[in-house]
Amino acid sequence: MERSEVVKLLQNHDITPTRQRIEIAAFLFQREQHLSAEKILAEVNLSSHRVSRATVYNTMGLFTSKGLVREVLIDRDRVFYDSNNTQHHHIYNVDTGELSDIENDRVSVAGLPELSDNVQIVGTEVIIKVSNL
Amino acid sequence: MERSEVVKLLQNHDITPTRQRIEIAAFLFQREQHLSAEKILAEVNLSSHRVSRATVYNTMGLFTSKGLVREVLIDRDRVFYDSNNTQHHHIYNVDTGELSDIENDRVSVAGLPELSDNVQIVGTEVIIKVSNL
DNA sequence: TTGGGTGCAAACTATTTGCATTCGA
DNA sequence: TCGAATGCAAATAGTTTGCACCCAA
Repeated sequence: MERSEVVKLLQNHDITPTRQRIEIAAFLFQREQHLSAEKILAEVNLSSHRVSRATVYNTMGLFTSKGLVREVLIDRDRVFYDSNNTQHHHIYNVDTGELSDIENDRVSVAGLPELSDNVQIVGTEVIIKVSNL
Repeated sequence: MERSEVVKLLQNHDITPTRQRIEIAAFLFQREQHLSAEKILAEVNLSSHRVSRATVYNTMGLFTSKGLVREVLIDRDRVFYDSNNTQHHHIYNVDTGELSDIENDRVSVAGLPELSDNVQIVGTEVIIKVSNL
């Protein structure tokens, strides 16, 4: 994704495209991946200009609330951000910590109970935990 | 659940029944609930003898590894321990933080991809996130 | 008795926050 | 210009750890 596309992506999501946000987004959307804030901080600062820790945290919080990325809460120790913003689920290897995607259209969840009148579903997450034999 | 049953439960799970572990287990299995370590620490110490913070954390880690309770990673800030040890799933209200169970036999997950030969499924977790209207 | 269990406090680490500075529009 | 964004460092909070003491078997 080139820079102008990244800028457009941010604007479409109602996010002011600052230098730091563009750099972080460009890195995230190189490919679909699962990254921690610290990893993002380290990788982004390898190339390009410097981005501070606080800005990475602020930015990832913003991206999440704007629907650009999804938080994946699987690891006790840190939040992972998923740059695959299509609907999908996860397979988590508890031995290796490896996290991979399952395309959504392969999986169906049936039999959910009726919800209370005053709530709506905002997301359905399926996590398959696997371990090595 | 009375004390002798708790002791039996621990022994069945290959856990040495110490005073602290018995107290923590007795509290957890009063009823099915979702509790943080700090909550467990506070509640257990309301009644009965004193249990230290480190022991609560150690004990919950042990109970988890022995399959007595399940960790629920939904809240960014803390781990919840689920004392419902039947297979089931969760509904999480992102507005209130309320976490409730869905009986497993109501829900079916279909269409999972083939796994690599060298892994096995150790758990399937479905989380329905809801928000207030 | 004796190795595992416990308690305390200090250490650790991901994340958040206060505030002064800088930047985008 | 000027409010929003950033950077830095300090603060926060859940969890882990080191180590001396204690207890279950």
